Amino acid sequence: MTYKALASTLKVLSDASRLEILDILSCGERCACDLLEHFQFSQPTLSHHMKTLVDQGFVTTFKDGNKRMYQLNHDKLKEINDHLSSLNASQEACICNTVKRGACQ
Amino acid sequence: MTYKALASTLKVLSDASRLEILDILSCGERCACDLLEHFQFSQPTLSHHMKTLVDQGFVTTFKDGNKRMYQLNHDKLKEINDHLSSLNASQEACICNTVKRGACQ
DNA sequence: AATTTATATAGACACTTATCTATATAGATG
DNA sequence: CATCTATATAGATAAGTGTCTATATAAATT
Repeated sequence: MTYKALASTLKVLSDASRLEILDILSCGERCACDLLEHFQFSQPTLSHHMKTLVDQGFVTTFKDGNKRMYQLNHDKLKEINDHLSSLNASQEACICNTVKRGACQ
Repeated sequence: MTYKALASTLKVLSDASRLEILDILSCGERCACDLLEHFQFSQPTLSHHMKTLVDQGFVTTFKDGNKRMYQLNHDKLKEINDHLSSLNASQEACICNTVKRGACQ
């Protein structure tokens, strides 16, 4: 996974409303209207956030009658965690090996 | 940690250049000029990114002569990982319990 | 002390984005 | 089929941000 791809994915998580949505979905699926009830923003704003979450794979969705249901994709969050962990660790083939020391002075 | 605080912290990580900087620092401390050598952007841009990383606690810094050194704060990244993990898990006292079902219909 | 090297700050700009209002679409129901 | 409910799309806007150039500061060196 490229830095750019990971950054794009993390950008989705860098919004308080979206984090709260994921937290709500962590216990089980919900319809859009129940989520909307919980927040102060408008219905189009919720729709926009859900599209973002679905597009980046954090949430899956299906229609149930005239309602739209959303489910948390636990694997995606785990995947992000794994990437951050490997970033935190000194890897065998780390990019730091390609960065020369003493460029200055 | 509030959603807003976590979101702010994740926003720092949602930039490809900053992720790459953290990856480089994961193996050990570096001076600004060595980092700058590796990237295509300008010196003020690096300075701005480093300030962001330091301000949010991802990186610690000290002066060595006329050079500025940076070190990765592994604990901070681990802390973020822990928060994302708990978000992914169905917690005992989860916010989902406060979101009513069947607001619509 | 003057100069060079390394880094920080100031200010500007293009681009993104979270939000809104207005409107369209899709499904259910009378 | 007309209407109501639930959600999506279009377009606008204000705020944030990654980048730049120009300049300031700080430490080392001559």
